[in-house]
This record gives sequence, structure tokens and C-alpha cells, in this order.
Amino acid sequence: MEDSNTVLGKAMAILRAFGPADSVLPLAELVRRTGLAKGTAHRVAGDLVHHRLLDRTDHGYRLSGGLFELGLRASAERTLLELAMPFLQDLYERTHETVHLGVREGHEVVYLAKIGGHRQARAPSRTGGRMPTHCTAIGKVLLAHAGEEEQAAVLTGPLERRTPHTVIAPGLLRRQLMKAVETGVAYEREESTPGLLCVAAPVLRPDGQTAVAAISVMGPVGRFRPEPHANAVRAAAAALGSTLARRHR
Amino acid sequence: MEDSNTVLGKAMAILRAFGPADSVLPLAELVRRTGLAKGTAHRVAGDLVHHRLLDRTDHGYRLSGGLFELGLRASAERTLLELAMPFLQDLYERTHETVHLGVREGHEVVYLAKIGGHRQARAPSRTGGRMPTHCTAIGKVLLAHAGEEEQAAVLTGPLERRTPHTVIAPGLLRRQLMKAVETGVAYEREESTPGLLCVAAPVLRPDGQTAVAAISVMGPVGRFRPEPHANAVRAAAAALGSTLARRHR
DNA sequence: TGGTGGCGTTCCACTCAGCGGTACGCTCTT
DNA sequence: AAGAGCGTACCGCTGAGTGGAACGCCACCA
Repeated sequence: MEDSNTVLGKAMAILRAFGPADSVLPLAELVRRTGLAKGTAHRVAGDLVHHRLLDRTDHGYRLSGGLFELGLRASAERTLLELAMPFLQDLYERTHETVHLGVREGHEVVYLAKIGGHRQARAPSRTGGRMPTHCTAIGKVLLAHAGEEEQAAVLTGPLERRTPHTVIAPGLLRRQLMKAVETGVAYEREESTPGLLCVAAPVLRPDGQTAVAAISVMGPVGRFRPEPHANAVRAAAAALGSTLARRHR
Repeated sequence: MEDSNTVLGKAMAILRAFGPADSVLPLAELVRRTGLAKGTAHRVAGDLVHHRLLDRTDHGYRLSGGLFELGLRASAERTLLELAMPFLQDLYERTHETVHLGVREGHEVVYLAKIGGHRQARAPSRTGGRMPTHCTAIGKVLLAHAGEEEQAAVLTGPLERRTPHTVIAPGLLRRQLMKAVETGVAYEREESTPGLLCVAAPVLRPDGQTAVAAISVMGPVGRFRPEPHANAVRAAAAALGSTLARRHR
């Protein structure tokens, strides 16, 4: 069922036509990606510009700062982010490696924050970006604290092999998840991107079972070993967890 | 001219009905704020939920994570933010006070980043939030490097008196702006919020005149003095400026 | 130099998506 | 039990939205 016979559908189609990598798209490209009629795309895009969701440049259209602002009003992620920031800062300062804050959405991780210095490893993750759960430390640790069925859904589904090290055997992956629950941290060793290692710990709800989010520290093979940072990550996540709990009543 | 006889206009009205402070709004409240017919608001809000721009909760609607993600694809602010992060980190680490990155939009500042630790002063600024230019350090320094007419437009317009210390005399303000150009930094002393002091420096384009953004360090009256941090802020802003310049060819 | 293809823009008559008034059912409070 | 406030559902009218067609404008190439 196509939902692009409503104006809103068309507008969304245009906005979503912008991939994570695209900065500016010409009208013709939007037409190609959305399948809209040229006239229609022209008008809708014009309306979006009028409403400050798109910017018009010489070379085409671009997601605007208005959208940026609007997105940052999203309450759930925003309050989590604001409360988490000080803990992420501490963690960064202690490790001087790239620090992530992420939440799970289905079989993917959405990154709410990524902070790093000048020497940070070149990672594909970006604030607001997504990665599969099964090949990232944050993903694994969140999966480990997810409901039975949700976990099973991912384990039985097809698992993308992103690198030669990606764990795609359901049995091994499940064992890693169980170990993550036991130890309170999950690891990733070049499973999403060659040359990158990562430790993550869950930010648990007061029930101590389910996870709201997860925090990780990531670094490059060579100078970086994840194990020594396990405690720091665990501590940061736990501290954030109790801050959230305290606040929630 | 009301632009809410287009569907998109109505949708935007609903999205913009969410103020910076609102987390969840019931349908009735949306109706009140937007002036839409109840039936219409109900349907449009439903469509927005369907398109993942709103979340439905027991108590009403909420800006969704989908919007958060979409907003972070806005290319201009995103790349600026990513490039700036390491410099902001360094600055935070050196000062351990709240660090801001902001751009100017008309007579207001939009904050792209705010990083701080556990002891950060309670400030009204938020990532993605806005403040007037004339009573913030970032605002002043950006105004100082803006075009003549734009600067004049703000100076001649009415200036909100946010605190007893807010500078609303156009003459004094203009002198502060000139000094900011000379010295490369602008100060704010409890002009936007009682108890807060701030230093800001501009991130200049290669032309050395106009500013892309500005960086600031803020702290509370008492333990914090802005002057000693002027050099650090200036250095961070300059370093980011040359990084941008290098990248732009 | 003239042809060609891709692009953004404009126009316009048709039509169905969207409209909003009305009515209903639920849950609180009084 | 009556009322107020809320979310939801219905439905006939209509103009906002549609998309095909046509236009003018480069940039590229033969």
C-alpha cells in the first residue's frame, strides 16, 4: 500500500529521500527517488521550503536547520541525552576514546550521542545514525536485556555479515548475550567495522532487567584494548541508571 | 495570510505547537494551540503518528524519535557539529565549565551543542534551543561579525530586558560589539540569566570578517571568572575556523 | 552553430483528499 | 445523575492538490 497519495506522504517521501550521506539533492534527484510527478515534487518541495523544513540552494534542496531544531525538541531522546551528557563527559575524559550513547529500535541501534576527540577512530556511527544490533557492542548489550521474543526475532532473522569477524552464528551470539547479562558488559571486536573495538554497558531501569539505553567506549585496534575500560563503562551506565530512577519519581 | 489551509501547514502547526518545554500534549491542547477543528487535528495528528513524526502515548502526543533522527540529517548543522566536537571537548576538558556552540539566525542564537559536567550551572540554553543575540556572549560576538544592516536591524529594534543587567542601550551595545571585533571575544555578565557569566569567540570564515558560528564557555558567578578563559575560547574557535577553511577546498 | 538532453518552472482543468460540523461514548468530577 | 471535557467516528460538499504538457534555460557535444 502506497501512502503517497496524501500530501503528507509525499512530503515525508521527499524528506526521507535524503540519506545519511546526502547533503544537497537537486529536484530531479528527488523526483527519481520518490517517484513523484515533477510538477508535484516541485510544489511540495517549495512548500517544505516555505515551512522551513528544507533549504533551497543553487544546487538543489537540503534539510534545513529548522528541522534540526524541531528534531531536538523530541522529548524522550532529549531528556535522556541531557541527563546523560555529564556521565558521557566523565567517561570521555577518563578514556579519551570515542564514547557513544545509544537506544535500541527493533533490530537496530540509534545513536543519541557520539563524543570524541581529535584522535578518534574513523567510525561509521553518527549521532542520529543507525547500526544493526548484532554486530555492535551497544546493540548486543541492549539485545541481551530485551524481551525474550524480541531477542529471538533478531537471532532467528538473517544476520548481515559486515566484516569477516561479524558473529552470525545464532548459537555463539546467544552465548555472548548471556555472558553480557552475567558480566554487565558486551564486546565488539571488528564486527561492524574493521579495525574497531568496543565495550558497552546497559543503562538499566529500576527493575534491573530491561534497558533504557547503553553506553560504550570505542577505539582502534593497536592502541586500544576494550577490557580495561569495562569497569569505567559499567560505572558510567550504572550511575546514569540511578540518576534516571531517582528522577522518575 | 494564514497558511494553514494546506495540509502541510496544519501538520507544521501541530509540530510547532510543541514548545521547548512541552513533552506530551493531549489532543485538546493541540486543538487549542493550533486553532484547528477537532476532527481535523485528530486526523492530521494521526497521520503524523503514522509517518513517525509523532508518538502516541496514553496522555497525548509527543514529538517522536523519528523526528530526532531526521533532524540530525540536516547537513549544514551536522557537519559543523561533527567537525566542532573535538574542539569543544578540548575546551571543556581545559575549563570544566559549560561549553556552547551556536550559530546566528536573524536576531537569535541557535545552539548546536551544549556540553557540560555534573556541576554545570543551571542555564536556560539547550541544544537546538534559541536565545536573543543581544544578551548572550555568543549572540554578541556573532552580531559583531554580521553585516552592517543586520547589526543595525537588531540595534534599532526593541531589545528585551531579560535581567537588570541586560544591556539595552544601543550605544553601549554597539561599543561592546566594536570591542568584540577588536579583542576577538565578547562577554556576558548576568545579562540573560541571573548568576551566569560567559565568554565567546567567533569561528570566522577564511575572509576573516564574517562568522560561521561561535564558541563560548559559561559558568556561575562566584567560582567562575570569564576573563581568564578568553584565550582558550579564542584558540578553540580559531582552530575550528582553520579546520573548516582547510576542508572547504 | 545548431542540435540534444537534462533541468527547473509554469499552467490548467479535473477530481478525490481533506474538510469540519455533528454526534457519540467514555471517564472523571461535582 | 448530571455535567464537563475528552477522544473518536461519520459523511456530504468543495476547493486544494494533482500531474501531464509545454516552456525556457543552460551545458555539452558533434
